[in-house]
Amino acid sequence: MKDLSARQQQILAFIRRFVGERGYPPTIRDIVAGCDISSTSVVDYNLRILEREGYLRRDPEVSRGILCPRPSGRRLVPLIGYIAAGEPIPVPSADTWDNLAAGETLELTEELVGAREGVYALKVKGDSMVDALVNDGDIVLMQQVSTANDGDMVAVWLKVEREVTLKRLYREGNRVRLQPANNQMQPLYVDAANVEIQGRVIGVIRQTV
Amino acid sequence: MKDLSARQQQILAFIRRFVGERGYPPTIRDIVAGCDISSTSVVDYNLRILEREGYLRRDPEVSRGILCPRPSGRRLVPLIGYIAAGEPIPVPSADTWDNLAAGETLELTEELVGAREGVYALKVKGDSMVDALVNDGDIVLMQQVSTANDGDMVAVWLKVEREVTLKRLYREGNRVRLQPANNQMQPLYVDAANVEIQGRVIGVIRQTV
DNA sequence: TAAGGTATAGAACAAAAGTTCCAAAACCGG
DNA sequence: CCGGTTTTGGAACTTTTGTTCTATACCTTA
Repeated sequence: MKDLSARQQQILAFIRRFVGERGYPPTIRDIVAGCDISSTSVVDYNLRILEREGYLRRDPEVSRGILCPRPSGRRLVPLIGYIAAGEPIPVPSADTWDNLAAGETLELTEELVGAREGVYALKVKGDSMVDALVNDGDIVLMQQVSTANDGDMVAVWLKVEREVTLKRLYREGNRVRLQPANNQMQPLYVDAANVEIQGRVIGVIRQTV
Repeated sequence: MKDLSARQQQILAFIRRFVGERGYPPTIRDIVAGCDISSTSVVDYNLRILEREGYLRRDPEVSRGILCPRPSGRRLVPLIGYIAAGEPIPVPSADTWDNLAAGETLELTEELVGAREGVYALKVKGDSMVDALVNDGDIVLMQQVSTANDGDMVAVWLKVEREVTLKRLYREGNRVRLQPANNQMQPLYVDAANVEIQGRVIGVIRQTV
C-alpha cells in the first residue's frame, strides 16, 4: 500500500463518515459535494487509486457501489432457546442462520465471536449452573461442533443423569474428566459412553442491569 | 405495526440479505429481480407500506435510499486495567474516552452496552470473585457512577478489609447488605461507612476459548 | 527549458434508478 | 354475485449517477 495523498485520505474519511451516518455508500457526486471537489472525474480518478491500493472495492456500473471494508464486522447470532439442567439444549437447524430476521438475534462483534461459523446463543434458565460460574439469565455463546478437543469448555448431556452441564472436557482412557470453570471445585469423572457433547461454549455474557 | 403480507416479508428479508451480502442497499429493480416481481411499481407500493409501518426508512429520490434500521451500533469501550480483590480498581480519567485509539479497547454493540456514557472495562485477575460468578480472566463492564441505587450490582471497596468485591447493594439503615450474584450464598452485612462505591457493574463477558 | 507523470476541471453521454399513472387482476366480506 | 379494497402489471417519464473524453495546471527531473 502506497501512501495516500491528502485528497485520497479526505475522500476515504468522507466515505466512512457518510456510510456511518446514512447507512449506504455515497455517490460520486456526494463525494464531490462533501469534499469540495469540482468534478466527478477527480473523484473517479482518486477512487481508482484507492481501489488499486486496496483501500476500498467498487462495483462497476452500480450506483453507490463503493465498499469500504468495515474495520470490524458485526455478527448476528441467533438466540435459539434456553439451556437448563434438566433438558437437552435446542439444536440449531440448517436454516437457523439463513433467516436470521425471523427469530430473535443477538448482535455481537467479531471481537467476541471471532470468524467462527455455526455460532448460536442460549439463555440460561435456572441456577443449576452456578458451579460453571453461569447465572440464571446469562447468555451462553455456543458453537455447533461434532467433536471437541481436550480442554474445550463444552455443553455435555449426561445420559444417565439426564442432565446438561457446562464443563471443560478431558478424556482419560475410557472415562472423561469434567472440570468446572470454578477451579476451586472438584472435577467430575464419568464414563465416556455417558457423555454426549452438544456444543462448545465459546463465551458467556451477563448483563446485570 | 400491522401484520405484513407474505410479499412484504419476502421483500424485507431480501433487503436484509442483500445489505448483508453486498454492503449497500438494493435498488427497486434489484428487489424486482430478487423477489420474482414483475414491476417496479409493485415494489414501490410495498415499500411504501413497509415504511409506513415503520419497518424501514426511505430517502426519497436517492438511489438505494432504503434503510433498514440497524438494530444497534458499535461501541468502543476502553479496557483500562485489572480488577482484583486486594486493590482498588483503576479509575477512568477524563480523557479515557477521548483517545480510545491509544489504549486497548473492546468493541461491543449497543445491544450489550446500551446508550450509556462512561462505560469502561476491567479484566479480572485472580479467583477471588467466584462468589460473584466472575472468573479469572473475565471482563467486567463497568459504568462510572458517583452513586448507586438499591439493587444495583456494584464494585465496592471495603475500607477495613482493604478489598474490592462485586455485589448487589441494598442500604438498610446505617449498614449495607451486599448480596452475592450467586443467590445460594449468604449476604454480607457491613457498615455503611465502610463501603466505597467504585462503579456499577453492567455486565460480564467471558471467553472460554 | 522540455518532457512526463500527477492532479484538477468541465462537459457530455449513456445507463441506472426513482417516480407516477392507469388498468387489470385478485381478494374479501356481505 | 356484488362492490369495495388490495395487489399486481406495464409503461413512460424524469432524475440520478457512473463513465469517458479532452483540456489545463502543477510538479519533478533530466
